[in-house]
Amino acid sequence: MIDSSILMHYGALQKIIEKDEFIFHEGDYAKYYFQVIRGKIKLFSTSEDGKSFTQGMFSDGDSFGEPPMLIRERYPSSAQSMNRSIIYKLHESGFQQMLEEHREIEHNLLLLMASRCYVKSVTSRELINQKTEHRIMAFLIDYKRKKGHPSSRIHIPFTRQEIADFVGLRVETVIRTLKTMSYLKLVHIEDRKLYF
Amino acid sequence: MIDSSILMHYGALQKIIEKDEFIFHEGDYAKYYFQVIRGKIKLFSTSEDGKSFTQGMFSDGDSFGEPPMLIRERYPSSAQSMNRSIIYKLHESGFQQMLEEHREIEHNLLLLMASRCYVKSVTSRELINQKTEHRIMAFLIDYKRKKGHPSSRIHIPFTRQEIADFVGLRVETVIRTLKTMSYLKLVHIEDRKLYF
DNA sequence: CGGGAGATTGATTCCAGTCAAAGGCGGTGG
DNA sequence: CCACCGCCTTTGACTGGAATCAATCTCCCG
Repeated sequence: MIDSSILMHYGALQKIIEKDEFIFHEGDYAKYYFQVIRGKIKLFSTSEDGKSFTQGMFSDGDSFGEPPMLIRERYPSSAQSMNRSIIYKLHESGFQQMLEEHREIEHNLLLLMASRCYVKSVTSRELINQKTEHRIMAFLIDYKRKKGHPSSRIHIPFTRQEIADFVGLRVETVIRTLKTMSYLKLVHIEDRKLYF
Repeated sequence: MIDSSILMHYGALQKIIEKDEFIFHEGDYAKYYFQVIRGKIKLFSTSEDGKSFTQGMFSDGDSFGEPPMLIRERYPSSAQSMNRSIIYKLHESGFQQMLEEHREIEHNLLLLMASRCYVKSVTSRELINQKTEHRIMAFLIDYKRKKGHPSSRIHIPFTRQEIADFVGLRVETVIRTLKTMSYLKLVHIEDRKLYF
């Protein structure tokens, strides 16, 4: 997360994004740095036949969509707001200048990009090789880790459809697999709510 | 690619890697920066049931395995040499010092990490959503682009098994799909050799 | 010429996708 | 307070396509 006063100094604007509003679309050229102040943004790719694959979710303090901006490419995914959100929006040129004048920001960004790469490597390994149950498990473990509740049982605040889009399966498959997993005591389901 | 004299200055060593030799294994802590001088290195992850997924191939001038090193994590994949290769090996500490003293290297590394992220986003979109034929097509297009022969027909120097490991399919499926694709004139097969 | 690696083929299985239909919950407005 | 609606969840039956398994085949190489 980049300090807000610095962002403002280089020309960042605050922007309110309504629920379901798009911030950019797959195929657009990446021209801005975005950082969430408050809210929740989903990044997802869509295939020809209309199926969507969630590339990531970003909340307070997270930035998103940097890679294409850094290499002046088009977005491989769209960004949509899950609820009313507020974000900083900083144009590429201001961003570049900021990098030059703040070495520590550039270094942090490097670490961030490295960790994104790392996560994506792990993710694609899971997605390709593993059986259905493991994919879902990987998603749950990931979520829990990110939330910082390493051990205790927590509620998973996603619909089955959202989970499906994340792991690249159909809703029905997710439902059936989760049911099996709850028999096996791998997860807990109560009142249709999922705990892990 | 980082200049060899700079690498040497920070303590990089040249190392000869025999065909099939491993440079690191999945799960090892990442302690070194590696850059290929000559040869070909394959990065791949293995799932419990022994199936392997190729994360990338690296040849002359490419570096590999940086993300886990930068964030002090374990490797999510193993690195194995496809033939007798020569590489530079530079310890993390020397690497960090080099970054501090060469701003342009850090900046290039940032761009490299961003582009790796970008490629991985695109790849995972392909892998999840698309049908078999499209996955293989994406692989071929990717290879051709990287080779810099945008238009003319080139020979694809991979075995069916290697392609399968890249796109996450079984050999037989790759063979059958390629055959269909050759009927459709999407690829050309002659003497079991594949052209695209 | 024999051996081995990769390529190919055919038969079969299995599992996620698809389609269609209910079921249940929460929220809204009358 | 209740009826209705829309969204999510669940279930069952069926389908299709990739994985699996088991043989061969072909080419290259020593």
